[in-house]
Amino acid sequence: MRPTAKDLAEAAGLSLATVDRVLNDRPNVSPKAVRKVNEAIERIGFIRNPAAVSLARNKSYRFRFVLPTSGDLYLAELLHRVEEARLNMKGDLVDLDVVQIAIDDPHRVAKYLAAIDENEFDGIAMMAPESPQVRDAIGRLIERGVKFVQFLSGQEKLPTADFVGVDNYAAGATAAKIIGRFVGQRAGKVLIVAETMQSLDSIERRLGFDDVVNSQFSHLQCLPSIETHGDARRASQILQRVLENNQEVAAIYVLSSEARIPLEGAASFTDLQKITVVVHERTPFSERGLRDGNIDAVIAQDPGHAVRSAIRIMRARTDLREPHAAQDKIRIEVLLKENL
Amino acid sequence: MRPTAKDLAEAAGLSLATVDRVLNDRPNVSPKAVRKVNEAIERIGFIRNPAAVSLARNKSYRFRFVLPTSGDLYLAELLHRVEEARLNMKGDLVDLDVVQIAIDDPHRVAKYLAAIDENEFDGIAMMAPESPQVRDAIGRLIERGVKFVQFLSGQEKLPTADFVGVDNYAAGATAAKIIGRFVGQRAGKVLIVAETMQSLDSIERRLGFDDVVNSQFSHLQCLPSIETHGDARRASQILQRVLENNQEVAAIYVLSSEARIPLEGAASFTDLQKITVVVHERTPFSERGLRDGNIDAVIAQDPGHAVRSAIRIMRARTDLREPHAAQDKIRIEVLLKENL
DNA sequence: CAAGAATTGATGTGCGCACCTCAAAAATCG
DNA sequence: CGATTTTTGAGGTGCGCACATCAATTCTTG
Repeated sequence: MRPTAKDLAEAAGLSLATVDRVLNDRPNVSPKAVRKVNEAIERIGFIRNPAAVSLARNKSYRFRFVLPTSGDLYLAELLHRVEEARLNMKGDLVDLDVVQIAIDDPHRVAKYLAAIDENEFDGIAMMAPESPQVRDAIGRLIERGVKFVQFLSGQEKLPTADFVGVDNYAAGATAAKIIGRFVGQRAGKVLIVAETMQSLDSIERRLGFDDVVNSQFSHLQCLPSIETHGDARRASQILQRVLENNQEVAAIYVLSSEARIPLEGAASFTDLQKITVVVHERTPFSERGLRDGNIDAVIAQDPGHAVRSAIRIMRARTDLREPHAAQDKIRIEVLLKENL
Repeated sequence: MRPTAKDLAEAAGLSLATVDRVLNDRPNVSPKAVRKVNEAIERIGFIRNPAAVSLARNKSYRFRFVLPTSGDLYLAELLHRVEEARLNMKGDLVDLDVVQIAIDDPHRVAKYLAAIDENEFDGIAMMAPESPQVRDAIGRLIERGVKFVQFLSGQEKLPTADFVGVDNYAAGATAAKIIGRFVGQRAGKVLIVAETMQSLDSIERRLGFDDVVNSQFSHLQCLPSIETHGDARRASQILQRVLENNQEVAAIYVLSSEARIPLEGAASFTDLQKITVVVHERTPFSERGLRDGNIDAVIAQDPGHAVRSAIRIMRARTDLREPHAAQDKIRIEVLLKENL
């Protein structure tokens, strides 16, 4: 039989009450008692029964995901995964919650964070926009005891908050490697499209992309980034101009999560099948593109995994445990038609 | 507050005892009572508190992983992951266990399975070799109530057992796509090396590989599979012969999990940097190969994920629940130097 | 050394459920 | 109809722990 707290008390030569004090960091315990208990824990291999702990505490975890209001297919996918997780975790005393706010307005975001009641939530996972205001607001939220996860995006990493998501520099580098190897020896230009280059994510991806192209595929020439700002008409116009001025486009790299608008635009003026196309994130659109041959590769981070990982991290932090680094790292996936 | 079983009883207009009978499938319950309880469950949104269930049942899950004795780096990785999981799950009432047996002897494997005491284990996860004997032994084990997971390998899928691992046909196809696109337009031969072609895994990968090469990259010519049988000297000799007879080898595909022996052999007779090399599974060797440029891509399935997935499935089955398909599917990962 | 402070012990309660027993009520049957 | 059989109810116990209370013991410190 597994040793219980009672066994532990006996092994430590102390009473159950003192053992309880040590186990739960209660006040009025002598250092000597702490030592004795810890030693006994090691000796008899005591592990708290998490089921009993959970039952006795009888409190549930309250977490909130804060996502943007604007977005397209990937956002829909994310919302879907959060909802899925919500239902799955309902039984495990995890109460999930999603709100969507205009994430590109740092002022409003900061205000939103300031208004969060620390007694209402144990943890917040958020796609945080880049801004000193927001960073400070996050800092204050953390000081009020709310666990914070930077979700998929945002900020030069805060040392006090956890981050869930991929290394965007590496993601960009991976895209570049694929484009370079797929295009082959022949020279050509690479068209790079983003929703916006304002975000740190885009900048990092572009950086990783350029570094690999310059060092390994210098026969390719990267064109300046095109920004769509989520506007289909505008995107289409710009793309037309650029594609007409550059006949030798050998590849297109869409570095934002939403590839539909730029690619549907580009498809009107060029044959995507003939050029190498790499985009980010798995969505119904990018999946179809892979199957059709319009997209050659997708660089993805599994949104379901990301959501679960964020939850695990918030739960661990709430319990004052360390998260399991390995399991919670998000991989940069490379999707081809063959391994969908 | 979350509704408890007591609330449920009240809502159903029955006693706690009857509700308990329904919830736990005990005998002597009228169909009417079952209906009333289920209706009430829907109505008030009752969810059993898993912590309380676990505490009250107070039984732990006993699972065993059965792995091969022979292997190299990937096997070591697997063992490491199982051990890691063992420590991590210890707290969650999961008792793990690993044994290694000579997996290529179907007779011994069948005998081993027959000797397993169904009172000693709730679930077995095994890399099962291909054989009618073994298949029957698995079937009998399942009939005795032991949950069985086909782990990473083996058997035309049994309908009564779960499978954890990748689709090997797709994995082979993915390798072919990468090799085809990386090699480019120029014609050449593809050297294919396996530990053995006896296993279903190897056959399926080869099949997927050939299909993609034939349909999309017909300028490439696949050479007959070379089998190493884990013997370095022998592998080296065969490789030397084949490489001397075929100057135009443009790519090498190692389709077994262990790439070290064949690649170290091939490296003596050819410059791996100049040809496209694709192997399976992430190991210290294949990682180094990627960094050095000796390997261009690794097709991998995350062993840690596989282990956790197998455990989740066995646990769900033991509780008579359905596993969460999405989370437990193992992805075919494509690793490049850039996304390690 | 006495008074106060810090530490420890003994004991009880409750978390939500599984599992058991015994009696009561209801349905079935000859 | 009475005699079974089936179904329900009432109640208790325990799982391992958190948390609270109050008394008893030890340690400080002036």
